[in-house]
Amino acid sequence: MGRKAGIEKSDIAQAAARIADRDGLDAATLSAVARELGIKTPSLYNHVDGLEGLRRLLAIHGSEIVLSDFKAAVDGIEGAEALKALSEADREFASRHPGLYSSFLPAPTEESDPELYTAMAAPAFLVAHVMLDMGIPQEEALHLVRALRALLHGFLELEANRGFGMPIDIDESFDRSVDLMIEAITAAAARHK
Amino acid sequence: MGRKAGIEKSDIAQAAARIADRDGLDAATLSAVARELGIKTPSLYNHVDGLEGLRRLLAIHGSEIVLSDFKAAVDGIEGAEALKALSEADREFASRHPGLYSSFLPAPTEESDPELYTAMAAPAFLVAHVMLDMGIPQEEALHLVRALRALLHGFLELEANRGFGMPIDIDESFDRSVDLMIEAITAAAARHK
DNA sequence: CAGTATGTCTAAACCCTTTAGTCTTGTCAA
DNA sequence: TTGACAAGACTAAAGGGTTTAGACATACTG
Repeated sequence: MGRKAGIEKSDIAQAAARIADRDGLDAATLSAVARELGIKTPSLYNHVDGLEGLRRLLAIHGSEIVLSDFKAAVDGIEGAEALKALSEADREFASRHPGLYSSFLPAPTEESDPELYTAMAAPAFLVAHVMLDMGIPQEEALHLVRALRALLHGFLELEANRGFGMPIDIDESFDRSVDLMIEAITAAAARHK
Repeated sequence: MGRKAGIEKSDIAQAAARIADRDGLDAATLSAVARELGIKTPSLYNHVDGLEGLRRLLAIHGSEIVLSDFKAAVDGIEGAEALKALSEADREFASRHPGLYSSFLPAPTEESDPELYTAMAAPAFLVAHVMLDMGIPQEEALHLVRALRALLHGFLELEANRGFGMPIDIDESFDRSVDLMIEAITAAAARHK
């Protein structure tokens, strides 16, 4: 056999994403991806640095989608409305791409993997930007970005993993939780007007 | 060889917890646990239903610790103060037992595994109880429990996985995020006085 | 004291990851 | 045109984890 299959890195990312979103991140093994692509497992090592490299590829792929979703979500709006749109876009992404969403943790540090770090930080920067535009001072904005991210991440992960036992409407819980956080952020902005 | 080792389920839970908290949940394999206990891997199947059973054991073990930590945290206090104490106890647990903390997801449903479900729901019920005692009507309390749980879970998981890139004080972010949420909960309580 | 249940073990299959080395094929320069 | 090289596939094989099956020793129980 020669080099006929012609696999590209993007083919690998897409196949892995398909598997991860369908069967869970753990199902996106090197052998499953190779099977999906019609090649043998060791051949993947010509494109990707082992299992860890595959996870990295997934995280980058996912971050790109999130960033473009976020950009579309805030297009033309700002302030509290933009934050709500970002929150909903985040939930939409997590629900459409559960496998990619799980690939975001553990996160790299800026030193351990600058490329991946940058790709993953971009959506967070976008959120921070909205808050800065609301007039919130930088340091406070960073704390508030963390609060919002934590709320969103926790909610989405609990939702995805059946962490919420009670039989009441989850959509409403999400709306209320997010609104509550956004109101607090709006109040912080007003305090600095 | 006969039956001399005399392994108990609690020995397995403790060994697995030690490994998971030290080297991560994924390191708590059947073979690592068997090694730690001085027996062979297949012998574990006499006590535990495979890898999944081991995870289940960890989650129950962790839930029991969380519940007792939570009970100690709220002892003698109530209202906003109790919520703050619970939040700090949660963070303390996650930092002391990162492996056990990760074992909580994915969560079972009440039908799929009633025993584990009950064990894991107990700490959440305790939080709900504090809110009900504050005078918040049941349905709203359930939404607010979700909001607080989401915030805490998201924060702790992001913190544990280096998800927060920015170089500002994480303790302060935690305090602010939690206070912000508790203020909203207090306001909801006041609305129903 | 005999029989049974318990709990350990060994053996073996299966799957996934990873390394090493082979071989085919496309490309590019002489 | 052709020969060398690089890319990218492959096979072979090792190593580790999970899991089942079956053997065997030890402790209880009547």
